[in-house]
Amino acid sequence: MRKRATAKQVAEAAGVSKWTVIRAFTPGASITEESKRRVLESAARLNYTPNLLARSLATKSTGQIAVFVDDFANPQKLPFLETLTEQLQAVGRVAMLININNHFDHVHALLHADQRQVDAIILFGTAFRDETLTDRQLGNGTPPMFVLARDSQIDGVPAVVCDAELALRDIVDHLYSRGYRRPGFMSGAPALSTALRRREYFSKFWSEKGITHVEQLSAQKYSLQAGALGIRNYLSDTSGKERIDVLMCENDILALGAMDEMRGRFDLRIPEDIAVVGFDNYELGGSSAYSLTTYEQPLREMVSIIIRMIKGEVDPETVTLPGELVVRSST
Amino acid sequence: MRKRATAKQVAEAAGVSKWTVIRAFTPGASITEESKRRVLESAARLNYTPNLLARSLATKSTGQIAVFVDDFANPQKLPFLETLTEQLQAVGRVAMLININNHFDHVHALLHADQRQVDAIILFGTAFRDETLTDRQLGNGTPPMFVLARDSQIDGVPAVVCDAELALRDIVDHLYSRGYRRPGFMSGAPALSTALRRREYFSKFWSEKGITHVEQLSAQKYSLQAGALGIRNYLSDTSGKERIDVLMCENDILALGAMDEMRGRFDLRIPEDIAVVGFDNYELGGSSAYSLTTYEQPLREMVSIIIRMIKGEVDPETVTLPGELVVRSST
DNA sequence: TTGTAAGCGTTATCAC
DNA sequence: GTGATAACGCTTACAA
Repeated sequence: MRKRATAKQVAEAAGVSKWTVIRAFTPGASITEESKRRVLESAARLNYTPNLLARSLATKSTGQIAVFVDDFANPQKLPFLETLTEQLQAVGRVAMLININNHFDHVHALLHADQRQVDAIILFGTAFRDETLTDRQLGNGTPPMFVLARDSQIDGVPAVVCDAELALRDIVDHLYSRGYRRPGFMSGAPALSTALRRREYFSKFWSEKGITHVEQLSAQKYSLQAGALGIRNYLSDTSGKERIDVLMCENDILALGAMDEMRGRFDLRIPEDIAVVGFDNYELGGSSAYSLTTYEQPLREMVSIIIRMIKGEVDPETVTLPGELVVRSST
Repeated sequence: MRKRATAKQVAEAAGVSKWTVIRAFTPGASITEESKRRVLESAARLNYTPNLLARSLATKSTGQIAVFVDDFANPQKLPFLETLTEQLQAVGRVAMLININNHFDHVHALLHADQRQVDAIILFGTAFRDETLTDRQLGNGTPPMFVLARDSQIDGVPAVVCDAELALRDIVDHLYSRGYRRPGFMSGAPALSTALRRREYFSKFWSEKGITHVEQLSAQKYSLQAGALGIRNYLSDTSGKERIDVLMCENDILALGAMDEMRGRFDLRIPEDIAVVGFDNYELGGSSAYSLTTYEQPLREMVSIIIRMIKGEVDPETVTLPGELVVRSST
C-alpha cells in the first residue's frame, strides 16, 4: 500500500503548523528563512512532496490538458505530440492523451475529460464531426476548447492552423511555373477536406490561372492504402493521354501511397508522367525514395500559440500562420 | 468562471441527502428505484456529473497512467499509443503522455507523475538510461512501473516485450535459407541496443550456423538520417567484394534510411546486392517502394498484458511474447 | 434503505 | 510571520 508523507506530518516533524509547511513550498510566501530551512529539512527526510491532486481540488485548476486524437494513421501526429507535450510541460502543464476513435465517441470523451476537471481541451483530430461537439451537452461549465491544425466549425471554439490560402497559392504558383496544366486533387475524409480548405483553394488558384477543371480524386480516409486505392481507381478509368499531369494530395501519407501505386502498378515515372505534391513535410517524404514536394506547417509556432491561449496570454481567436513550400524532385 | 453542480446541490434539489446522490451514481449501491429516479432526474436537470478529482482524493486512486515517451522519431510509437489509449480507456483509465526528452529528465518526470498521484507509470521509451531510474529517489511510495517494448534493467520493474530470441532465430533461419552468408547488423542507440538484445541473438544464431563474423554498424540513434549515415560510412569504407550481403537493422526506420542511401547514393539493388531486414513492421515498410522484410511485434497482446498487470489481474513479472516474421522482397 | 460524522491533503482567508 | 477556521467534493465507515 502506498503511503506518502503529508504536510501535516512534516509540520509535526518540524515543530510548526501545516500551513507553514505549505508556505515553505509556495514561492514568494512570507516565511522566515529559519522556518523554511527546518521545514524543507523535515520534508526531505520524510520524502514529502505536495499532493497535486489535493491542490487541484482546492485551487480548481489541475494543469491537465486533454488532447483528443482520432487519427493515429498519420505519422505527422507524432512530431506534433512531441512539441505539444514538450511545450506543455515547460509551463507546468501535462497532456492527457485521449483517443476518440470508433467506440469512444466524442461526447463521452468530452464528458470524461470534463469530469476529470481538465483545464482545457485541444481537439487535435482529423475526421471528427464538428456537429457532435457543437451543442456541447455539458452546459456552461465545459472547459475551453481549441482546435489544432484544422479549421474549427464550432461556434466560439478557436482554431490554430496553417494558412491554407497562402499555402495553396504557393503550391499552385510553383506547379504552374513548372509547366503543369492538368491538375488533380486527391482528398481524404470528406469531413476534414472541407475543414482544411486545401481543395477549395487549390481549385481557386488554378482557375485564376485560367484552368477551370481540377480532376477530383477521393481516398475517403488518410492512409497509404487509401492513397493507393484513390489513384488506382483513377488511373484504371483514365487512358494515358487524358490523364492529369500533376496530382496534389491532401497530405503526405496519401501522396506516398499514391506514388507507390503509380510506380509499382502503373509503371509511371514521377514527375515525368505525373508529378506529385503532398502536405505536411513528413520526414519520410524527403527520403530519396520519394523526394516529395510538400508544404511544411509551422508546428512549433502553432503549438506555442495554442498554449498561450490556454494560459490566457492571448485572446482565444482563430489564428492562421504561414508555412513553407518544400520543393523536391517529385515536381 | 466555471461552475459545476455538486452532489450536495443535487441532493437539495431532489430532497435527499448527498450520500443518497452518491449512491445513485455508484453501481450496485443499495438505493430504492424511486430515490434513484429522483436523484438522476435532478442531476440531469442540474447537469451534474461526479467530480473525478474529488473522488480520486478520497479513494487514493486516480485512474491515470503516466506514459513516458522519449523517442518521437519512430512512427511505430503511434500505433502503440493508439492501442494503449484505446485499451486504457476501455477499462476506465486514461493516459498521461509525458515527454522525457532532453530537458525533462527522468527523475523530474517521475517526481511529477508521482505528485499527480498516477496509478502506474509505463516506460515506453527507447533511449532512456535505466540507471537514472534505478535508485528511484522517491522512496517507497512510488507508483508501480512497467516497461513496454524493451527489456527492463531495473530491479522489480517488469517488462512486456516481444521475444527477441524467437524473433532473431526466425530471421536468421530465413536469411540463411535464402543463401545469405555475410551478415551485418546495424544498431541504434547504444543503451537500447543492449536492452533489445536483438544484436546479441542475431550474432548467436549466425554463429550456430557456423558464421562467426557479423559486421557491426552503428547508427547511434533511431532515425532515417542515422540509418543512412550508418550505411554510408560502412559502404564508403568497404569495397564491393568484401561487403556484407545482408543487413539487419535494429528497427524499420533505420532500415528505410539505409535502403534509401544504398539505392540513392551507391546504386545498389535490394536484395540482389545487399538484402535488408528491419524490425517492427512499420506500415510504410510494406509499401512497394521498400517492401521490407521485417518482424511484427504482437502489439495488442503486449498492451493488453501490461494493462492487466496494472489492474492487478496478472502478476507483475516480465513477459515475452512471440511476434511474426513478415517476409517481403527485400530479402 | 437512508442519514450522520469523519476524513482525503490541500488552499484561501482572516486573526493574532 | 504564524496559526486557526472553513472549504474544495467526494468516499467510507457506521448508526438509525
